[in-house]
Amino acid sequence: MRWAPDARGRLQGAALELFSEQGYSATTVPQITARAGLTTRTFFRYFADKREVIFGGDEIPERAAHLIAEAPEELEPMGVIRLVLHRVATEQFEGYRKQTAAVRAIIHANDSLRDRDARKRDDLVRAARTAFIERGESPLRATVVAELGILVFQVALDEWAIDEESRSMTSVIDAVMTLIAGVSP
Amino acid sequence: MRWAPDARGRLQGAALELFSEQGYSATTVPQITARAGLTTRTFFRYFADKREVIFGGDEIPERAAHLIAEAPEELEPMGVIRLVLHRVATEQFEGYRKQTAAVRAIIHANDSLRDRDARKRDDLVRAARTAFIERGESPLRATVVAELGILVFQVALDEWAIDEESRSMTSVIDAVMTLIAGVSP
DNA sequence: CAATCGATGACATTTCGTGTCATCCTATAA
DNA sequence: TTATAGGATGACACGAAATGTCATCGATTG
Repeated sequence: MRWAPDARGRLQGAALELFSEQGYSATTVPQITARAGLTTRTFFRYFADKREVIFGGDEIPERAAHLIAEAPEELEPMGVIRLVLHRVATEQFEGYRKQTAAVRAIIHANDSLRDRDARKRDDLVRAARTAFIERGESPLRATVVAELGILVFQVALDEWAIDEESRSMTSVIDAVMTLIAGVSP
Repeated sequence: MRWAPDARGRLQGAALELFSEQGYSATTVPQITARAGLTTRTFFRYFADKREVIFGGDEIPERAAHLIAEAPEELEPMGVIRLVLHRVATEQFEGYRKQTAAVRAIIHANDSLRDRDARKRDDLVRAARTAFIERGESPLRATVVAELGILVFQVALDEWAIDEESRSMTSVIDAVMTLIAGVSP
């Protein structure tokens, strides 16, 4: 069966299955690769470690940075945030609420995955910060704006994922931004 | 040399020495325990894993939650945040800028430690969120306020740690809060 | 059909982290 | 002073994570 297509995708699929069947920590890499018809060594060629298999790639930080750079120059930072988050939500998440909720549940149930998830958030902050600096913001201001933007994204994502009424993610984003504006003064 | 005092402290000291001498990932647990005069097994009795040795304990989330609960009832959420952060800064950090900067540098230089550091931040958010819910805030509002508070703390901590002019951490906190108020509308 | 090159397998190894039981130290009381 | 209970440490084994190295397979190209 060598050379069957999409090794990476098969590994991700097998891993998600096993994680929801047995839990994350009870699942070993050899189990994953056995189900995918590959070897342990091959797993670590596609993913730096066992945690990475549950997170996508680095598309989101790249996409976010690109969208920040492309946003209209005259827009205020928080306007940029709103614009970018709406687009990311629409492109990457809207329509995948159930799957997103399932993955979020696996992550929240395991400390090791919470570690990694939290760093992914920080990676996103860094990418956004760099993009805002290139828009001419001062470093500290860029840090704050980037942190605020990813705060909105993260809170809205988890809120939307567990929401039974199926609000759109964009409306949840707006709700969170309104809340921030209300408490910040 | 069995029963020499402060095994935990000796392990932390030996670990920090070795991390700054050789880097974090090049340092093995047996090396740490050899320098501390203990065994590998004992290391893992004090610390859940190799990363934990560089982070304190859980005092800060507990202290923060306690301070939030004790804050005057009539205070607005962001007023509570300011009050609590000023006290934590004064009690736990002021006067230890160099040591803090050294530890932050080790953390920022290693992905595995960045993972853990990011989750520690999330633990702090959760503790603060619970405390705000007990003050009567709605869950979503509590989430946003807690996230904002820890955002201020984290940004101010890293900014203060690398600041050569030795501003007080409380003044950095105020500066960050002012910045947020300025961009959020 | 042969040569080439990337992807995978096979194997060995190091380190992390945990379970288990024996052994040592300290404290408390007789 | 001695006995003993209980917590802390050592000793040992082991599974799983992660990585290095080299062989081997298969598709592509000419």
